[in-house]
Amino acid sequence: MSRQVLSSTPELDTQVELRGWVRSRRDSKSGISFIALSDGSCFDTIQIVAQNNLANYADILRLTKDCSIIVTGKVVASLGEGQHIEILADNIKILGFVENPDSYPVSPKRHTVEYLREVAHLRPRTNLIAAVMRIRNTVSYAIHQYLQDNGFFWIHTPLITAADAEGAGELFQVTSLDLNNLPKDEQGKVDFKRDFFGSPTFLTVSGQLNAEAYCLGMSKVYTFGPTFRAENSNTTRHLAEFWMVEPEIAFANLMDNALLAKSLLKYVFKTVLDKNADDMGFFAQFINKDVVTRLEQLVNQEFAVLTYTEAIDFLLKSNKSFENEVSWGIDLASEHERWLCEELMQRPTVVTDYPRDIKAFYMRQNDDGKTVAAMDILAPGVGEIIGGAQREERYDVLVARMQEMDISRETLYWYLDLRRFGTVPHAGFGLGLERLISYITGVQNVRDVIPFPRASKSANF
RNA sequence: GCCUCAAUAGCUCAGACGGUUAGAGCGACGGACUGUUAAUCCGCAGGUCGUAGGUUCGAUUCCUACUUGAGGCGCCA
Repeated sequence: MSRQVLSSTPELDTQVELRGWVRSRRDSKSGISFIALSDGSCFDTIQIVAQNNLANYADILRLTKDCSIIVTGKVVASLGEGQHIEILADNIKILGFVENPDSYPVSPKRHTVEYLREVAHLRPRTNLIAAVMRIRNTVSYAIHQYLQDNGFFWIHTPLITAADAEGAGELFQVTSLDLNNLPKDEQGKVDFKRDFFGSPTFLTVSGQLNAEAYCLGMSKVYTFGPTFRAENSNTTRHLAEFWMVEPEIAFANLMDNALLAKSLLKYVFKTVLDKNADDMGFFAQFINKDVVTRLEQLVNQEFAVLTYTEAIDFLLKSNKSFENEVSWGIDLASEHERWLCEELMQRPTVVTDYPRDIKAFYMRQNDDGKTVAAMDILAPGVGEIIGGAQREERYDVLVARMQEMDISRETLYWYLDLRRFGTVPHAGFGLGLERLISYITGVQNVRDVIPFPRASKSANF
């Protein structure tokens, strides 16, 4: 609508109909009002010129921000400075006034993101949130496009699972039992045989294990959907419900995996720059002046790549005093990750080959006996946006590792089967959609880049 | 889960060593002016000072608890 009108430079004198919400109204006593109209389809508003010969001009003078209207009129060259065309209205139908403009929650002024979270149902009418969501749409579409163009199949892995996939993170339990009247077995414990699925079930924390099954049959697959973690994380980069992309490639090692991750990110960055230049310009003006230039650089520049062991060396030689002491074997703390990508490398940084003792059971053990073929990609200002690994494809090694880490081989028998029947080297990663969007837009809290955030103590709307 | 900070007008904040009428900006509303565009200028309205207790002659101000929000850490995407 307004995007079509604004981007296509339509013929002058074309008759158009536009529907949307009033962003602002300015009147001239000479009997003319200017309405900035938005339908959310693009950043720019379109200017409607309403003259006092309109039958309902008295009502038009009462229009305030976010009143909804349908305008019919003619595309004309603008006499003013800010735009090349405008719409000379010959009819403005008012669909809905705003009842109480003095206390309307998203009045035409700057609001904090914290406040906008409290009115999450109305924040799509702000420049900030609408721009974020247009970019979220572009990013999601670009991810699908890149993977589809490169031979990946989108696999819809289940959201309800019986197994705690990675042993990582608290799970949300799914049940249809009456919590006030739980059935008990002979030992007095809850009898999950009488639950809907006949066993305890949970919301998934990752589609990876299921994706591996399809990878080892269809070669290149990915999952893209919501995942859930019941961790009481109170930070700017955690959500209880978030979206994750998890590609999984067969006949591949860690370097193939890293290459895919980097190419995918570059494609997404380039697509956003091409498609959402106006939205990005807004973020550069109001959120972080570097967001556009850093994306442009990244499209052409290589990411930094270093091993965990090299990273530790850099940290030890940095002469910086960290709160958490650095030594080989520690899990990198946020401050370490931040220093590596923000100060040392000053760009997204791939860290590979972490100590085996701090990583998940399914990661492939390296020949040194100390490390696994894992990789994280760290983004300045956001931290880890990608975590991935080459998977352990050797049955015996995997079984031994599960034993060591006390992971149930009974519930994951099917995952082990994949190593018994035609196993192949394979690798994959998880990309946090919200963290990626946060990095692209400069919007610091992931709660502001998802339409309705779910976090601990917060599931409104 | 741990630590720190905050809560005063629709929003963002200031303020009172505890004492008559709690201030500003933005927004809203009214007016002036103008092919305007974060318009400009003038004016007006708008407050149970988060909730519950406590101390006190008196609490929005001090204390305690609670609630909510934010940031940092941990976990991770």
